[in-house]
Amino acid sequence: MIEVAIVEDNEKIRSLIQRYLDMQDNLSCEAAMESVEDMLEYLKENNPPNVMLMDIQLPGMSGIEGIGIIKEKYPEVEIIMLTVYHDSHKIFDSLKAGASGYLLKHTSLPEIKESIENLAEGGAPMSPQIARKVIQHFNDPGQKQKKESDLTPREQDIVNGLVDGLSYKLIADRFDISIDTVRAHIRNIYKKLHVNSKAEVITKSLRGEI
Amino acid sequence: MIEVAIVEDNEKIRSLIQRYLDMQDNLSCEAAMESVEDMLEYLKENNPPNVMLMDIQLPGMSGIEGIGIIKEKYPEVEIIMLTVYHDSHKIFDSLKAGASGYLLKHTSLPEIKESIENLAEGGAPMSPQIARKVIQHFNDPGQKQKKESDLTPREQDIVNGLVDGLSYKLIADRFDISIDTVRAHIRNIYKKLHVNSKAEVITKSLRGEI
DNA sequence: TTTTGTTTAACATGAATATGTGATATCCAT
DNA sequence: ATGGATATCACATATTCATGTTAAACAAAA
Repeated sequence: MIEVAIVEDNEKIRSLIQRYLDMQDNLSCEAAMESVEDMLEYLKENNPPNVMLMDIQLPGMSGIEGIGIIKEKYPEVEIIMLTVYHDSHKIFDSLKAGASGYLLKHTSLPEIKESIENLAEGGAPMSPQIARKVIQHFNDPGQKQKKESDLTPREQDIVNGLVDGLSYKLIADRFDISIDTVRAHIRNIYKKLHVNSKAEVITKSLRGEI
Repeated sequence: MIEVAIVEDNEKIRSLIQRYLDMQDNLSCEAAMESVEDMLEYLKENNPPNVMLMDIQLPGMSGIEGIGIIKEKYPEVEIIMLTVYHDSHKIFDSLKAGASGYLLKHTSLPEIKESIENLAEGGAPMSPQIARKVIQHFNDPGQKQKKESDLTPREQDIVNGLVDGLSYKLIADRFDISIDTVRAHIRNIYKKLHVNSKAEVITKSLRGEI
């Protein structure tokens, strides 16, 4: 039996979801509060649920602030955001704060049920549009990496060695070449990148400018 | 009608998926190749598909390398990875390279169909376990930031100087202190971070481990 | 009040780095 | 087949870095 709790200020939505979930035979939903503050009050007297559905726009503390506090006191609670907001900042702030899923409010009741089960099985429920934004977060910086970098594969190897904090000697050992060869490559790398120190190469590399 | 292409080296899996997708009335699947090289050859003579299913382990070029090349030549193609690998590096490398979705190979044929439709509607198909790892990527760094840095403000100044690629002399000039003071700070920084080179400090700093 | 931590500073020395000059072999493309 | 880029290696040298030792002034903590 999965215990579910709800934090949602709209009374109609809250009781609708609560009644639907509670009538499922593998779920129970006892706690349905209208604010994070009320939920914290409730949790002082009761056992924490397995899963918590959380709105963002709430009276008092916001749902995003709530995530941090709930997760700190009850780290085992899995939190799913259930909200109308689909802007990147709210999504990423929620995930960084510790949310395990993010659903948009037009999600149907059976889909919410499915998401809760999904979470219990080690998944991470997300509305498709949300998943798209999360993935775009990886795509965009990826394009910058391609633009530049005239570095040859071998030169990139050497750069990786530098980033790993290796000395010329250790880089030479890693690739089984002489230290003078390492020097030669580094000369060329410096020329291509218009720099003249290890430090600048490492910084450029880790900032994705190579 | 959504045009789908497949790159998968296992002949059985490939033709099974191709036949299933091609029999759907809203999908067509003409191209099913066993390598990225073959697919590139095919695309010279034919129009690019809307969606491409791509394995990672392939003869010749890997699927992850393939993403970059395909997306560069045909940016409008949406690529879904379909693979047995669920390790974080492969997932993130794929997404960074430009993949729009990531499914594990145990995904059923109807679910693959659903994922393709999902993608056409602006979603991002992901197996639940994959979504979980992607979300954890946001969770973990948030916790590390809390631990952070026993470095004093002055020491952090020095670290910033190193990241900017300055020599000890230039750092001394920037903060109007002697070069021996810079040395002293750096000694303490090395001790606190358990490192013994500029390179490691820069790498740690830019990776957010300070 | 004694200890601990931060910031400042000097002197010394071996190790690592930056840079110049030159060379050979391979592969790819014009 | 000739030139260009890549990858390899050598020798030389000036600069920068890493590290040890020592120590003063000051502030915060025990």
